[in-house]
Amino acid sequence: MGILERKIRQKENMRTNILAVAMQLVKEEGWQSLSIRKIADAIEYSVPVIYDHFENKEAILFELSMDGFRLLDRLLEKDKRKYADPEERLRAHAETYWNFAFKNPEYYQLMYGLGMPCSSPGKAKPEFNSFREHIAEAIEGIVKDNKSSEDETCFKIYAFWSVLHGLISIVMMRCSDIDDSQMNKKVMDDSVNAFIKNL
Amino acid sequence: MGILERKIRQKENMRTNILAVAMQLVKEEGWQSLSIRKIADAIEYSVPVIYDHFENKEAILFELSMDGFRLLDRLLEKDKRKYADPEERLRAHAETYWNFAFKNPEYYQLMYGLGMPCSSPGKAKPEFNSFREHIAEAIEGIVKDNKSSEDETCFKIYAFWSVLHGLISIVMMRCSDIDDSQMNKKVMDDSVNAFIKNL
DNA sequence: TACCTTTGCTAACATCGTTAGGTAAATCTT
DNA sequence: AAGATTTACCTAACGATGTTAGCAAAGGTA
Repeated sequence: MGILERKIRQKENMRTNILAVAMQLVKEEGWQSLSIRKIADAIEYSVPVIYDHFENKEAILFELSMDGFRLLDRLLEKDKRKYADPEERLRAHAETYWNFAFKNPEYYQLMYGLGMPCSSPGKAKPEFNSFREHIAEAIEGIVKDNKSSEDETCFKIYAFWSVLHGLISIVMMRCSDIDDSQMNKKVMDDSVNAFIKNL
Repeated sequence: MGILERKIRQKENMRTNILAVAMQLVKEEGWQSLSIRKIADAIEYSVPVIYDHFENKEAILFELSMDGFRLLDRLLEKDKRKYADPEERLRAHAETYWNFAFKNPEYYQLMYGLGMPCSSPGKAKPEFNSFREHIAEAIEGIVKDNKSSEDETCFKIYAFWSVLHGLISIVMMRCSDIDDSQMNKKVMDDSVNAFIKNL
């Protein structure tokens, strides 16, 4: 009988609905004002129902951050299929990362704890922060003919990631006084160019 | 009569005491668990007294972040007096910035909104985020003989800041899998070297 | 002594995350 | 179909949060 299946389906529906509604609220009002009660209102159920599907609020944020990592990963995989040349691919990854951050600032903030009580850092990483692995692959592809040591290569990977993340953070948190997004992107392009030239 | 002076002095004392106690609590238990009531307990006054000295909690955090900026600024000024050569000075600034971040992670987190509801971003900047100006001076000193445009120089400044801030953020939020602090510092040194070579 | 300003407190409000405990409906068992 | 049981869901509370209204006492002024 399909009753059990229906129930499982309903339960899953509720779960994804909670996540969707939470994300919706976040996009409308920001992370700071997301509350369990608002989610409950939005899904038209009472508060405790949410705790049947998630252990606590942090678990919801965690799941949403995973969604963010998954989305980013999908985009990076697309780059990988599109660009065989490691240098082109690395440039594409940088562009993708940058665009992801500014098209989905809520995700980016949650994933890397920008301006909010961090939810994920130190937990979601190993399995889901695939950005490092993606750029690692590209960078290794570029330097494989050099005599660079393993350590040096590892350093380069973090250096590359750092420029991107640092610049995104500074811009996103309005620590920069450049408010022209074209300009900001040029800073990134410049840095990426300099970085690649120096590999 | 000195009564008024004494009162002003007492009022100021209370204010600085609140800030000191708040910072103390933060160092002991982290930003997340700082509350007005805990501050009130610690200064042995009732809660509303705090609101005689600060408009709200954010104002306290803001003031503390200013302390952070001031402390960092003092250290950078010391570099400036110590190193006349712009390249040496830039290296010193990088080292100072890095050390400041990891010796005072609470300040750094507050100043740049790492893993907490941001307090300052977009407000304290113009007057107090002097780091950009300090490295700007050093970088301009290095490139002044070149034919670099003003825009290019500006880009370099943000690029430099970005590597530092990005790497610090990644390490501080445990997004990196390098947990050897010597190693992390080497990544920074590498990046700084590459950056300077490319100026 | 009568008045007023300052100083500090108690007690409350609204909101938050979280949970205990109950009710009614849906399902399973016989 | 009727009774037993599990499930789905809700109301109401607990404790903690930031914040504020309103009062009492203390101290200076007239």
